[in-house]
Amino acid sequence: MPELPEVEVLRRSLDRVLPGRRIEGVVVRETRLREVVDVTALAAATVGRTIERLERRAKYLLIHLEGSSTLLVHLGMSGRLTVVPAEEPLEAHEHLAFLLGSTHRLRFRDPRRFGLIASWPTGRLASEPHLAGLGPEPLGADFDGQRLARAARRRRAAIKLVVMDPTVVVGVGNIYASEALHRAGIDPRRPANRIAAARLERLAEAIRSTLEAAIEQGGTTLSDFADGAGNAGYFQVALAVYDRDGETCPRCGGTIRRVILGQRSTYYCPGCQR
DNA sequence: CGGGCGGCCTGGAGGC
DNA sequence: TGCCTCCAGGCCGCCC
Repeated sequence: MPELPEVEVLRRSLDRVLPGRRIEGVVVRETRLREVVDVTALAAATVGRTIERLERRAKYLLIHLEGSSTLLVHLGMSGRLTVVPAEEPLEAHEHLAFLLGSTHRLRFRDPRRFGLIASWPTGRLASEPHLAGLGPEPLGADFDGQRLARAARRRRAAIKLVVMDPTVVVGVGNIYASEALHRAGIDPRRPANRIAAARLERLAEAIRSTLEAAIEQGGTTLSDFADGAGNAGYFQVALAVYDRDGETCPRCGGTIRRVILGQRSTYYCPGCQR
């Protein structure tokens, strides 16, 4: 489900309701997520603490708590994090919930269990195993065409795989990689080291503008993405190529094709992507 | 180090 | 109606 725009939309929605709330308890019904949840450590880091603010790093949601403790949440492919009334019945695959006072709970639901829940001292997040080694934020100041060009120069893999490599730039998953390459007019299969600097400049800009547009539209809901209040996104109607095999390219009128790169479906228009 | 691949899970869609 | 296969937005670890 979630790439950078969806996690950012989730962050913004939860940031309107969570700060100031106190975590009164944590209920864990299934510990086997992407990693086994350390219930003791999680409870020690969260219970009795007030939520201060929410941050996003790559596709990780960082919930900062008072007392220098941070909760890390990753949605994997099918994760959902929502605030629901306390009396709301348990959902299937609701593996974990944080009790917010006596009136609400923060529900984590994840059928495929590729998600992740962990905690880490706030001051030492730079050394948190999942966050250390991540590349620049695509919407931040330290990502641009030059940075992308430096990474592309020593890679002969397809440009789409390079753009999806989180050590190069974070947050770009399978949907937005296809969309950004279409926006930039670059064939996703093209070896990264055979693309001119000016075109990589254009690609960096396309990544940025695609992600920003998606955030503005509330993210992409293909099947199940929702923000913290359960609202779906709208960017799916603006997707130019993703999941549109055989349809007409909105820019040149060509026919969109689907190919496999790195075992992932990849969509592009042979008419206007070279 | 780069690059290719399999695996982790469940559910939904489509074919027969 | 079932049963089967394929596919899915992420990420990691293994191998060469």
